[in-house]
Amino acid sequence: MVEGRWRKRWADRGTHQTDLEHGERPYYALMMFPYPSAEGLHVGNLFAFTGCDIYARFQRLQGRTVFEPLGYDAFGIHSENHALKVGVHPMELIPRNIANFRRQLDRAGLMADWSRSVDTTDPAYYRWTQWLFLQLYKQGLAYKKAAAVNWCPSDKTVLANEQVVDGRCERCGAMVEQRFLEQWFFRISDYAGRLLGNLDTLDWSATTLQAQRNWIGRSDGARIRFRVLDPLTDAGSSVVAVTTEVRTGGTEIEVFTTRPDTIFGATYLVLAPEHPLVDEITAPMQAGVVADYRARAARQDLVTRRTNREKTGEFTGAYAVNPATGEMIPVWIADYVLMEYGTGAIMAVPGHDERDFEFATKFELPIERVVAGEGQTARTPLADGAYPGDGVLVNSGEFDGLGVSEAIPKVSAWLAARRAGEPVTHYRLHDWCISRQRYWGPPIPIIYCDACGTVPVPEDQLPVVLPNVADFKPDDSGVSPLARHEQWYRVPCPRCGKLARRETDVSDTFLDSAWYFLRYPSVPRDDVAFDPALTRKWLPVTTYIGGNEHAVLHLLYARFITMVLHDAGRLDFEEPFTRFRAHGLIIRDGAKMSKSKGNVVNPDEYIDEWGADAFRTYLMFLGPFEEGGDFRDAGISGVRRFLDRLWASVRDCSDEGAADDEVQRKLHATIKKVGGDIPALSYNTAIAAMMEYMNTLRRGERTPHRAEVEPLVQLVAPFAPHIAEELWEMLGHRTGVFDSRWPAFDPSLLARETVELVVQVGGKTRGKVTVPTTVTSDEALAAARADAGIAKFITGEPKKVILVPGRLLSIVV
RNA sequence: GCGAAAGUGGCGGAACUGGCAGACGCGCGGGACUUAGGAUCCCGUGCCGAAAGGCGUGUGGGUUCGAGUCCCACCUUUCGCACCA
Repeated sequence: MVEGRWRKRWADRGTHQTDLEHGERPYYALMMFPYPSAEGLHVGNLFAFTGCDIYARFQRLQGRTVFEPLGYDAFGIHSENHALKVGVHPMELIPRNIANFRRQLDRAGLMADWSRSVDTTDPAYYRWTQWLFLQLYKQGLAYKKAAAVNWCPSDKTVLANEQVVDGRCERCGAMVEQRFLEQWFFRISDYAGRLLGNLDTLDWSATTLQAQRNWIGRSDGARIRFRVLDPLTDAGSSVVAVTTEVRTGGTEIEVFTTRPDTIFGATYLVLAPEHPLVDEITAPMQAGVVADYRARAARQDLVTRRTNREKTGEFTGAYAVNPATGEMIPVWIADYVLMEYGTGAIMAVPGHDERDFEFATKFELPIERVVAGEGQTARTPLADGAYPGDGVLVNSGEFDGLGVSEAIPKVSAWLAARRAGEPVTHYRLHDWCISRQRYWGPPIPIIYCDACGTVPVPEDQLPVVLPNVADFKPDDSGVSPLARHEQWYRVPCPRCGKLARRETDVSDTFLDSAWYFLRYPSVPRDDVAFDPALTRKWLPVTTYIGGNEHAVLHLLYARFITMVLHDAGRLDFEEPFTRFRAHGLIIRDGAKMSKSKGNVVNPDEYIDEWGADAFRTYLMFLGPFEEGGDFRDAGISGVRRFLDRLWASVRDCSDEGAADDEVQRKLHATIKKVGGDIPALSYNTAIAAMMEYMNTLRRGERTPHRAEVEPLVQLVAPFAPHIAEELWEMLGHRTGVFDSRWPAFDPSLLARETVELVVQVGGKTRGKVTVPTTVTSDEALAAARADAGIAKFITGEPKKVILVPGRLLSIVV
């Protein structure tokens, strides 16, 4: 009853609508917006939102103007598949889901400003998503190329890597194929260095930073060129060049390695099957097997290829020259070398790389030792595996005896001087493929004209509206379902006016979510994506809270888009999220929640039974916010009891006389504790501290004084906002509790004259003594001796006495 | 394989820079109030022991007056990435 009343008042009074233009000390509290699934709000969502909301409400109590927006990430394959399954069009389904989400979110007592919400499927939103694409296109950061995708021949659709299980489609079980399709990419790899470097400046969860670093995957090493032998001019010799200068000209194979120091042990080269030089170098007698191998590799799906560890390959019949030893070494192709990384070719050093060792063993290629670890020499055999560890160089000419880390730059420099290579840094990060051969997404705003080529849709013609078509099922054409709707894709070329054709692919959902935080403050505006003045005032986001499942892709894409807009002069910052905290996962009775286990928590039921305040507070109490916790029904009662006791304390409190000194001391300690715990997201201990205070307050069924309970209502307010408002009003306040100021704690109240010291004798706790705060160790020792229970353990004169002021006295006997 | 985090009562979890291990809550035991209690309130609750006392933070060592916390070596679990040269 109380919760319903306050929700209505908040709505009527516009309590949660932020005055973005005039508000002082802006605080932008952002939470990752949800995908509005048909199942409704998940407790995991609510856990995250509540955590963010508490932080935001706390900031409001600190006097800041807080903006807490929330929206819906409603495009994407997930919605589309669900729509196909239940046979309802997404344009019908999504508004329904959103309405249900909104109903559930409203009950949760969030401080969300619904006047500035976003829905990524609204043309008023995706118009600007398309605009964003055009900005990247204009800056040369969007380009088209053929790329491999997983293709399910039975479902006739492109699959994400996660949808491929054991080489088969996870839904129908058909063998997945690799197909090459023309797709749009963003040049995020150009930004790899900055995306990595800036991480050092961000106040983010350590795990998230680590995940980003791993994903970007910087490797420092060298590019090295190997000249391919010409069968005519180089015929008949096994050692072709001596080490003064490397012959140039002719075909060269370029490899990337992080271990240039091991070049003397490079006994063969391997190219990825797709490597463009394969045809050119393959000897006629090997052409058949090489072509077969390449065809087989091409048919393999991407996931199998990445996980299949059985080494396969073929000899091309070609040889190249090792620029360090001058020896001729064979060139192979094998699918354990990936075209997407480095140069798509490697120098194999089987002595010091496990994969190369495995391959060399299988195909009987030479294995040389060029690094000797501890207890090893140049002649220690490499019988049972590669030695990838540290050591000194051996069998490496003039570099013998150098340590590995010392040798790396020296060998690189030596190779560079001989024009055989140069130091280089590679990143694992690939360009971002944003094309989706699907229906449920924003159409990519490009038009193909026979006369003018690729033409971007003029900005004043945005949005390119996604048509409402009944037939949106993917087919096996390899293009989006939109390609079947001629009346939609046939348009005049914006440049020459001749009949042209729209791009029929839609963009990745991650693009929708890569900029939504820029949109929120500017929401009603339909003339710009984001208002410059509001953006300057409110961004970057002060605190962003979300799940670590987005630690890599979403956060990286959002950072990239922000950098691009910064470089285009549209933003004055290049990092969107100053502070990011990843929340934990909620499990249920020790197990992950899942529909099949039937242990999914439906927030509605719990809110019905216990109230939103108790539910919120319980979610925050069950474990550290950044770690998550185990949801158990039994636990809610304790939190509910606490709120009931708070209610009773306010109802029964008296104005007569004065507050109790001891209770007052505890109150101020609690104010300090809670005020420190909330910014640290240590919500569980903040709640524990308030409960502890409640125990003090009510001990022995005493009647609390008004001054003892009033500040507690404020401390509880971020967690249980409805009841706090009600109690605040019961205490006689005419304005809301969130317009009050967080209580200040008085340090002088925490100072004490006497203190209890723990006394240890010989390292064991033997008792306690109460002494003045200013006690010296001699005085404390005397006090300990005066205590019979302690004194009996002090045999003879102590060797040493250690006093830790305010805490303990350690007597060494 | 690489990277990261974590192992504490019957359970969820506390413990700042080394300083009373087990806060707070659940559960359990006892009591009060009650026709009743699965409501409410109070008290108790790591293990062994009658007590004195002893033992206790995954395992084994170490540093220290003192270790859940620091160091070394293991074991286990969870998460991320994964043939990335």
